[in-house]
Amino acid sequence: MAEKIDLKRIARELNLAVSTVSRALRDSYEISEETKQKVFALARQLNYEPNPYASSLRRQRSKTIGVVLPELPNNFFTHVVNGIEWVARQKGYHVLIYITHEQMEQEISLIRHLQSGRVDGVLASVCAGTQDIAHFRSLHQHGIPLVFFDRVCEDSGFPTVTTNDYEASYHATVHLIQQGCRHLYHLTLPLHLSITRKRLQGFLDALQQYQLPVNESTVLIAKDMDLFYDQLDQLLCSTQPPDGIFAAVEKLVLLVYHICQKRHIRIPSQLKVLAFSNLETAPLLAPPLTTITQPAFEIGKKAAELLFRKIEKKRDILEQMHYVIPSALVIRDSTRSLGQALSNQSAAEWIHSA
Amino acid sequence: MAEKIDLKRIARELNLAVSTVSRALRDSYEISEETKQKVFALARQLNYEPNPYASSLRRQRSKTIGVVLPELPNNFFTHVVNGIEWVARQKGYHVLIYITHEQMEQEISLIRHLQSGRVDGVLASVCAGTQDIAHFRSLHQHGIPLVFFDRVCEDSGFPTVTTNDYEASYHATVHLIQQGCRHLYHLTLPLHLSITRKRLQGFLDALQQYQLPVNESTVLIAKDMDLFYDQLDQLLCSTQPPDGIFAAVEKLVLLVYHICQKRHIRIPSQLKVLAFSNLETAPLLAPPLTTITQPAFEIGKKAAELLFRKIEKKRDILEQMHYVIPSALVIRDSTRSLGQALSNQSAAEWIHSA
DNA sequence: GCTATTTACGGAAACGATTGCACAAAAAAC
DNA sequence: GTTTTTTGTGCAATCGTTTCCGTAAATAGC
Repeated sequence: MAEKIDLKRIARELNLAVSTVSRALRDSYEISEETKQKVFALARQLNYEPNPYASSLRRQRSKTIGVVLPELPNNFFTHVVNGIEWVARQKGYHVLIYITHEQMEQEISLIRHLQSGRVDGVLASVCAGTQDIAHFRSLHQHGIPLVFFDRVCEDSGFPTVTTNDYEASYHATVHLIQQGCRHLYHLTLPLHLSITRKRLQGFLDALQQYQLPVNESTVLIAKDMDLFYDQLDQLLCSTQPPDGIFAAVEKLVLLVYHICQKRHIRIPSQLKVLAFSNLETAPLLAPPLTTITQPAFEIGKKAAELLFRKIEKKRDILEQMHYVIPSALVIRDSTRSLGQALSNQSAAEWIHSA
Repeated sequence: MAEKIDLKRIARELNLAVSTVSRALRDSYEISEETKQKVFALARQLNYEPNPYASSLRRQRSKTIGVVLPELPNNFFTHVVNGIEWVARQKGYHVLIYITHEQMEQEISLIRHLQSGRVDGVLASVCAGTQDIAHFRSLHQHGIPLVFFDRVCEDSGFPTVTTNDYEASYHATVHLIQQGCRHLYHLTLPLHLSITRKRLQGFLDALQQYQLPVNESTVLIAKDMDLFYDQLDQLLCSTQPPDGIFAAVEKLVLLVYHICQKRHIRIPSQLKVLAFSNLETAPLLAPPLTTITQPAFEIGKKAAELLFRKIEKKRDILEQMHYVIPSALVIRDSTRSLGQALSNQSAAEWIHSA
């Protein structure tokens, strides 16, 4: 175990005071060029790394941000975290990651803990169940900036970075209708989340616009996954099956594909499907899946940039508080109508040998 | 901005010494039950959270671990991180995440920084280019435990958690051969990595076992992705195209699928394909992809557990240092031979309309 | 050449929690 | 009832950096 290398050690070695060494390393104007050089040289030679905890304690800032999200193995969130990490690296910040696994108690205790000063700011995407936001308020009262992304708390006064959920949803639904769908279903998560509500609203408004019927079974809300699978299975095998499905989140559309594969339901001839999704394999699926692709990396990047602005100069109330980065509707075979020529790129409908 | 809540504040309020409050909160046996209760009550009421930096400074441990990995948007690594976070949470540890983006300089400077004491231990999966491991040695000399996972440095003396790369690779190759492949190619990343070497070796040994020819073009190494795409495109369109492809990493097999889709090359009739991959959509691809599925979550979990053992009692040299968690070969349509009945689950070959 | 200012550095007090030691008061021992 | 032990608490040093002040020497001002 190598001997500890701290400022005291460097100071002793060079016959300087600790304070002088500290200043030299921070390149203070008060220190002569000559001394600085000596200090730099020795610090480098000894491989000196300042103790971040001492520094954070003294300066009351940690050069660390916290990222709180509901799940990690998810193509959207991983790209968001990638964007966040990218910005944080540029800024010399560290990134603590916390996964709530959609459990609100975890979210609450986490956020409560983060008011300790461990982080200089927080980026969060809330649990599907989160309704009360007292814990976020508390964080704010402790002077720790917070930016929501994707799953935001609206009207909470915190800055948000989202995609254009409503519009994207509306246009995607119109696309489904234009492809001939008349019996549309909407698969989504609990409607506490603003994104699920907005996506649903876009969907419903499109239906209304085209005077398509809506009844209480049009919207299927996934609470328990296993249960939802069975429910979906029944729906797709019923005597009045849907001819179009809109999945508000990625993992729900995969269930649809699994069931269709198992039940030999043909996409898109029997059923057209699209989803909010960042699956990189969307074009390679059977059949290629039409997606509303969210700008995940950019959302992460923008959210982090916003957070750093808040961290660096606490007072910019006048800034635009709600950023919206548009998604792209990428049309692939899963929503092509029969009459329509199949795309060159993804050429065939999925034909079953049954 | 709420007034700061620290031990001093609680002490003052209760007419106690700071040290007493500190001990009470840590439930020390030296403090009377009565005092403890009073302290607990007030701490809860004031929403007290101890300053982690003060605590870390004093106790010389941070309750934080660092995770260093080459990329995040990757189904393998996200599940690993999930496993790590899961264990860390149980242990009350925090997780700092660092992405090297396959850049060795980043890895080096990162690891160098981490010897500052910011973390109590490090979990790492190295860059494709990493050969010199001086930075990891340096970390070790500073008394910070390190565990490698997946992309490990062999013979470095550090504990490792991997999958059975060689055997899995060997058996998968045998499977390809048994399905009738005779012109096999191996797609991989630079061979500095132990995993790429082992996977290649398993592949080559299987070929040798079955007396299939190997020449210098049998192994394609991806350095630059765009370049590699073109190279692969040429290979697949050549007059002597392969009839079997083994991709050592997930992202390379996706290139194969893209090219086959574009060039109307039929899988599996013209070309059989398999890969090390944790794609959740593997069964839904066109056609469903045969994968060697790594136990990603378990690898993360085991690596974290190992690290915590090292952190908690520094001296357990006698422990098993190299854990191997086996992968599973999941056979799907992308490697079925023509004569063979197609599976019920994923029933059809991908038929092009060209 | 004497004061006024700058330059370059040292001393010491923070930051907030932990912990070794000291020490009253209470309990136990004899 | 005195001595010893136990119990409960306070004091102060400590972790390693940062930063407010203070100050000697060097330079400038006139």
